[in-house]
Amino acid sequence: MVSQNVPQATAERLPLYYRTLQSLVAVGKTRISSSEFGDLVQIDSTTIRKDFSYFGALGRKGYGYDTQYLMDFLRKTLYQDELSKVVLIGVGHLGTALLNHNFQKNNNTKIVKAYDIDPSLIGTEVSGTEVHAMDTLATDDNSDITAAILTVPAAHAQKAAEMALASGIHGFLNFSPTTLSLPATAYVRHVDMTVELQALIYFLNHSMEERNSQ
Amino acid sequence: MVSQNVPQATAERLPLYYRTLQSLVAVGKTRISSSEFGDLVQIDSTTIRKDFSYFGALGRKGYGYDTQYLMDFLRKTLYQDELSKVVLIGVGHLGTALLNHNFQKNNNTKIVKAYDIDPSLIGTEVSGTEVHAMDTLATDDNSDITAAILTVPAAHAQKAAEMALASGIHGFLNFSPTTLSLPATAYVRHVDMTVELQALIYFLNHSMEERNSQ
DNA sequence: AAATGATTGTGAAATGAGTAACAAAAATAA
DNA sequence: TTATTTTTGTTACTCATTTCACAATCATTT
Repeated sequence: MVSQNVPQATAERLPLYYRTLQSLVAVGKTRISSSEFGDLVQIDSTTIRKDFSYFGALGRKGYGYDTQYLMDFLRKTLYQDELSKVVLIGVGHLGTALLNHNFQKNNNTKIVKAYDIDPSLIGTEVSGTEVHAMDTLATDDNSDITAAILTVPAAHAQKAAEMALASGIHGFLNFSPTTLSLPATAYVRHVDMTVELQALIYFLNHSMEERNSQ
Repeated sequence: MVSQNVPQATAERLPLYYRTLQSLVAVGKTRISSSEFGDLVQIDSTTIRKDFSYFGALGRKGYGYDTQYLMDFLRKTLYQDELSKVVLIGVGHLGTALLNHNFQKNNNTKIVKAYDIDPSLIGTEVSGTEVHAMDTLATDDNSDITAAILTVPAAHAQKAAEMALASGIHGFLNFSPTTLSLPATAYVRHVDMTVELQALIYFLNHSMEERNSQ
């Protein structure tokens, strides 16, 4: 097995690589060099070669990388070809947007159900996803669920996360502007759009010269 | 003037500090030590002291930090006490969610108008924000606008960004799963929820031991 | 088949970020 | 007032990440 000495920074770039390769394959591009790929994703070509090198020799010298092969390899690495099931908690505007966005298109990831407290939503389908009652969350068996997407108001985020954890979910993608405090068995990623916007404005105000995001 | 030798990593944490301080002030807490603050935001206290130290001596030894003073200082640093005007491009589900979320509550940031192509939306208000026709974007004078939030489908993101740039906007918060290629005068931050979720799942699959996100 | 050019993979160097340790200073207690 | 405790600001260190530089290798051209 590969893994485990792959740096965090590299691991975080893999999804971007994967998504970009999908586009390349889709438009019929069969090979690409690290520098061309780097221009595309706006990451230095050396960084790209080094990232790939953690998984062995994926390219061919003097040729570049086979897009299809590399894409397949990354898919296996990222998802081990299994479908990852995800639940969404909080079918508000943001939650609905995510249900529509619908992850399963490109990835091996699917939102299999949603939870909400609103009685008028419970039992209905939103973008093809069934909405369950929040009450049932803590007692449901969600041990086959990889992660929960939290799109509830800040005030309810902590409680919702605890209920999800009780149901057997250990991964969280938290969109609420709150810090969750959960036991070490949980793994949380925080996406705060307010923070993102503020950071953007800070960089603009302090006119970071040639700095490139992401 | 301060700035310019503030590390990127520090700058990215400032909005989080600011938001947390707002909560503290709101509940009447007048002073806080770096370690208590660190527990709150889940960042090492040394990192916090070091972050603040880039802006001079903001605390008092043996006492800690004055929450109100620190909050005011950060507000000035982040926004220089000016209201930052922002536009939103693409009033779909995600765009609507952001309009509702409404940034102006806590920050000196306001979405002043939105753009969309849908004739049934143009001229209406969504969550109190007027929707303008996409056609008018490129020719509008938006030189007083700090940033554009891009929530259009991937296929339209590049064109929309170019039009916004033409109207005088230089900062972009891009929610579309596409890499924008814009001149160096533009500054782009990319928020890709697909990537975030994929990264989360990767870390879960490769069970990163005690790692903490954010 | 040989020569040329392209491009990878990688060790070494440089940069950047996070952590530990502690002196200096202020607050608080005696 | 004096002693003790708290807590900052900062220097030095460690660890992680990025960039550089280039040999090795393969593709392509002649």
